[in-house]
Amino acid sequence: MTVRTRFAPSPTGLLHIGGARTALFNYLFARHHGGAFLLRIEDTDRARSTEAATRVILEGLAWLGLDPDEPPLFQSTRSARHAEIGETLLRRGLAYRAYDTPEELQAMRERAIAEGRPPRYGGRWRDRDPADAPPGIAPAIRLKAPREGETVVNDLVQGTVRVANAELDDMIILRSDGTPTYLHAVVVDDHDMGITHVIRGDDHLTNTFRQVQIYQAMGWEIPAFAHIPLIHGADGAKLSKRHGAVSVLEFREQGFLPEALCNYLLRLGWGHGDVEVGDRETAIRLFDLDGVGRAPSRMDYAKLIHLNGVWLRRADDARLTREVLARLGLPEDHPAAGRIRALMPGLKERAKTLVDLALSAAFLAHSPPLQFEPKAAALLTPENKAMLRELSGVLEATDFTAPALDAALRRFAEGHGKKLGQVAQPLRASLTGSTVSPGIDATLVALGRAEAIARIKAAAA
RNA sequence: GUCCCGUUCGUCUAGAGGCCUAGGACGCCAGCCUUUCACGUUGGUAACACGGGUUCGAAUCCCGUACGGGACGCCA
Repeated sequence: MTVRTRFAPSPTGLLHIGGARTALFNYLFARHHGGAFLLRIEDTDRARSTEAATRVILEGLAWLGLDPDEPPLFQSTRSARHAEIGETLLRRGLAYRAYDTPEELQAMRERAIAEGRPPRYGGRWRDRDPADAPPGIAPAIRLKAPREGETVVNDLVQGTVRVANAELDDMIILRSDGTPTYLHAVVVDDHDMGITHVIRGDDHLTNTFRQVQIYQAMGWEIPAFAHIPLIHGADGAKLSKRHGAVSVLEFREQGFLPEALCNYLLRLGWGHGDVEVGDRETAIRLFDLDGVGRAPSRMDYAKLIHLNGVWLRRADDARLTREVLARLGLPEDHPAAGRIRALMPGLKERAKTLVDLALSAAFLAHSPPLQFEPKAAALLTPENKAMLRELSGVLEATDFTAPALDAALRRFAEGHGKKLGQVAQPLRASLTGSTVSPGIDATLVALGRAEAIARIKAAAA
């Protein structure tokens, strides 16, 4: 059997970190087993679904490198099929028409709660003569669910979970307007798509019992289920739209690399010995459901940031140069591009995010006179300016290679009875306008002789 | 309220009855490295929710309690 998984978001909000992780786990599981990863957009709630939200999901998945193996299926295109299955169930006597109005149901629920009973539908149309049907009321179709026994879910993460059928009621599968409810549409679509493993958030676990009843009524093979625990915000509460559920695209804005976010998400709720950092290939090789924990986990930005630093340092210099130019609003052929590229090994060592990286590279694109940070300005004392003027003469005559510059600076410092830092820091200030930068020799090389000396002279004037 | 699930350092986790004096990672603290800042590196801080069992032996198995989460819609 070929494994087929799917990610099935509803385009009513945004692709947040929890959804992204669900998608990642589905993707990794499918890849690990040589199967296919599919995408289904659950847009049956036309009132709340938006095209913009669908685009955000697609874009977020693409950015994370979680492209589905087949074109996405839009659930709204399948209503005829959903209705057909509903009719089949009706014909087979496994479903029935219920003529309760939403208002009546609401009232029944409220009464049940008030009387301390669980708010379940009593099934008053279950065995009633259709001739009793009140005129003018379009019926909803309800599943005639078993009332005895229990329904069991063998969950790959949660283990065997069982519930007495008496706890469940006759769910609506087709609304009075003929459209399918979520529970019904999911089952029909998963079946038709040949989904073998349903990997989704923990919040669907109790829904699964009802879905299983539909599979059983249709005599369909039940897929394997894996309910992964939810991700909570830093305070332990469920992620929601108004509670820290930021779109993955915002992480992109904040300068995170997709590989870092995936790495972080992988480790959130999944473990494999002491493995912490791994690329996509490693993740595919190691990932399986038995490594998924059962307790919800919290989002930890500090660790994400650390991981991003790790991946930044591993990232290709040319790619990072493009990212930095884009963030600085500069064209790729900007004169500073070469300098940024040249200094990238030193720059990326010091950055945690692309935002930091762009900030630290910005000085390379400026031209003198520079803006000096207060600490940098403080280093440009009259004495240091005199020293820099003298130093610029030395640099005029030095090979612009890191080893030669390093040697020249050491010689210069020694000749003046100064420690290297006493020379390097004022020099750094004059070149960058800051007290922080990659190694001074590498910085000089990246700027090139003419630019470096122009900056020193401008700062020392 | 009813049902379902969970609980190891602050956080993410390792742990499948003796290998646990409970390991790793992030964070935090201190040292080293050093031209700044980082990186790197060395060390430190810090946890089996609680109570009962079972067993020669329990973080691991069972029961209960507490706490947390989820689900109970003609939403998805």
